[in-house]
Amino acid sequence: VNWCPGCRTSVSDLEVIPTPETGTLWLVRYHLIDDATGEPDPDPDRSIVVATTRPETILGDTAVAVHPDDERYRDLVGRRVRIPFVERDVPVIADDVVDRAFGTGAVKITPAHDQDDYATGKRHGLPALTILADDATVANTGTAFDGLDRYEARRRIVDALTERGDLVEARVHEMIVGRCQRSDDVLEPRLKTQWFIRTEPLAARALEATRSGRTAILPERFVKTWEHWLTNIRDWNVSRQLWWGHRIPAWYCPDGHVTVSAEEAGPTACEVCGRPASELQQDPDIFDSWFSSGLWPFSTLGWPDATADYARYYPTSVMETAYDIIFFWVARMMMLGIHLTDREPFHTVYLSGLIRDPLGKKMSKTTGNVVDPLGIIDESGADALRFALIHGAAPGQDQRFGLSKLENARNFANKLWNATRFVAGARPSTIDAGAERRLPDAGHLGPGERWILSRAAATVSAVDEAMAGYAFGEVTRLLYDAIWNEFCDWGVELAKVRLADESLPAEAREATWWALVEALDTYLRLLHPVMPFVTEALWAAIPHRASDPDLLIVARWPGADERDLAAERHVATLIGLVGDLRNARATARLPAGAWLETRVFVPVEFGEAFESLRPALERLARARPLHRELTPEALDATRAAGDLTVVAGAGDIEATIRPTAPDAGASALERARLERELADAETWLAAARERLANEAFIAKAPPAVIEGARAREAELVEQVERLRDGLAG
RNA sequence: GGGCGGUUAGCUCAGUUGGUUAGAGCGCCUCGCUUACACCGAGGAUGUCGGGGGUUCGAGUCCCUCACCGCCCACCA
Repeated sequence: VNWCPGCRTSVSDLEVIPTPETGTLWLVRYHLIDDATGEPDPDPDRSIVVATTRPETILGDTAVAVHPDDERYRDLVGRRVRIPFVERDVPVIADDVVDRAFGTGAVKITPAHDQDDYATGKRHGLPALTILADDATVANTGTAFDGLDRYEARRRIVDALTERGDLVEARVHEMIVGRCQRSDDVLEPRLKTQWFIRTEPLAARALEATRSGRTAILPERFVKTWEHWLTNIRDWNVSRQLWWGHRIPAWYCPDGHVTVSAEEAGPTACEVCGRPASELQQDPDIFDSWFSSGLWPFSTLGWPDATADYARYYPTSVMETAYDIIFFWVARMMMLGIHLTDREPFHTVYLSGLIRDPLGKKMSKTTGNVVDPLGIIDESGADALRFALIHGAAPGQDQRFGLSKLENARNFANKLWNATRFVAGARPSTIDAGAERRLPDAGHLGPGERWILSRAAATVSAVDEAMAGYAFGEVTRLLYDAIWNEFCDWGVELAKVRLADESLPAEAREATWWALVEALDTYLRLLHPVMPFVTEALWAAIPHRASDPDLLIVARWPGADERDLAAERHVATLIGLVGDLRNARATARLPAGAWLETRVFVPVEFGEAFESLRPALERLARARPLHRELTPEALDATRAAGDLTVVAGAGDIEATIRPTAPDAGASALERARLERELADAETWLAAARERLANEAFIAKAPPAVIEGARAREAELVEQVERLRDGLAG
């Protein structure tokens, strides 16, 4: 077993951290025994030189091994050498584990203190002599080194060998030493009587589960890691000499028989010799805590009792954890789960990456670069923390934890809070405060409301798809964009104007409000898994249906309703127009707050949406008075020198803005903007045409792609034409 | 010695099966206290997608190769 002298317990192979270190390789001469005298031959040439990095283990040597094909040592195999200090004669054996190229090609064999040597010893029937105590002091050697710490003993042994003239060389040596994951102590291989789990049969079933597809591992690349580990698995030492944990349920009788019992009180008698319980003693050791953790999926549900929770929730569904404990935990849950319940504990293993510090270093308690989640939660909220960790992270990919992500998430929560506050406060006076939730009256909805409802429905579908694909970063991105850039920036802004419009019938204002409530309700439901606290609180502030439960956490997941695609397209285009008008004004450095006379031509198909949204468009673009022309030519006719020209909606909308006090600087800036836009459009148009002129493209690309390219070309033609008109005017 | 990941805007990162002009947050520049929000609003700038080669009508995306950074596994005394 791997023994940690600091923790005074054994640890599993997984808890051994291979650590590079610059050490020393000592070459030590062992003298051959003269067959005639039975004493070591003092002639340095009648000897064999072994290499070791741990001279103290000389005291436990029980053989020297060479490679069977090694010409240098062929004659020495079968002879004996004397081990210094303990003055023990041991054989020279031949074994092909020996690497002829390493050191001198001769290896000292210490079966009790080296894994390889233990195996070699087994093959050759060598005794295994324990020469280290639990605290890593030398023991039981009968030499003056007994009682010394391993490193002190090492120094003295090197000195003594030098004195005897048997230290041939000391080389600087780059090597790997195993350290304890918990205490960082250098581990010592030792012989101990311990409980091991025979892992091969368990691993075979775990592998079968993933190979058959009954359990999927995501991202898929980790399957390779999984396969490699489970196919090369070694038996698992589960005994720990610690106090806190599941005690090993094995009892020993004075005759050394073992009785394993599932009874908490222990067995009533030794199952071999029948000695009574009073004479039995339970194993003082406990199980590896990862063994206990491996039982988690079912032990938490009451197993081995047939509880209702177990029946309902086992097998579980998705196991989410970071990839660094795929062996420690995931593999153990799978192996133990399948073995003990005959079912895979989960159908999907979703592996996330690790959270690193802002410099990209792995967070670790000893390095001290960990963040305290409780501190973060106090400052920014649990929801912000959750959102920040999920937003924009790819599965299995490490991420740095930075303040800016957290602040962004907190700001998002704040935005949502304020938007809900607005909606709750904007309730028309004709609706009672405690009114039960109603669907908006479709007959009284304006295009803006139809648009936001349509967008909410589209978001439901997109979120569903992302969830199904375990693309959680995509889920948060979709919701962030929908809530901030669509609902808040446009849905609420358009609705504000309508809600305040006294010229509209009360039914229209009510429908507008119910539409906002409907969309907001949808977003809160979708966002709840990511930001459970703030969504729960906000949901309580908006009207519910009679069929709704009291809490959002148990409310129904929204369904993707039918979408009004015409409203979606028309409103999106008009939103684009507002953006273009703002852009033109900003570029010409016109005062942002000024109301400017604006003329616009929109094709007939946009007419209804345009007229209905006119008050909102006026306000959002600071365009007043806002004239609508019925043809592009009419627009040209009213265009005065110094008017700004705006081409929007893929070229089919055109507008002019008349500055209150036109000046040469402004029109020059505006002209430069238009020229840049024209140059860009011409470049894209040329590229689009080149593409369509390519016969191979027409012949081989799918029809939908070709059609898209043609539509694109037509749009660009229109846009270029309008921009040229604008510049000419 | 095996295996895997990364290299995309100043920084931190998305980019699902190859398909219109490659995106976000932060930062930066210019405006704005418009009755939900200054933890805000409007507008803007910034990328030969690590290098090279190949496949394809078309490559950030597929293949080969090189470079650098990082991780995991591994019984060399």
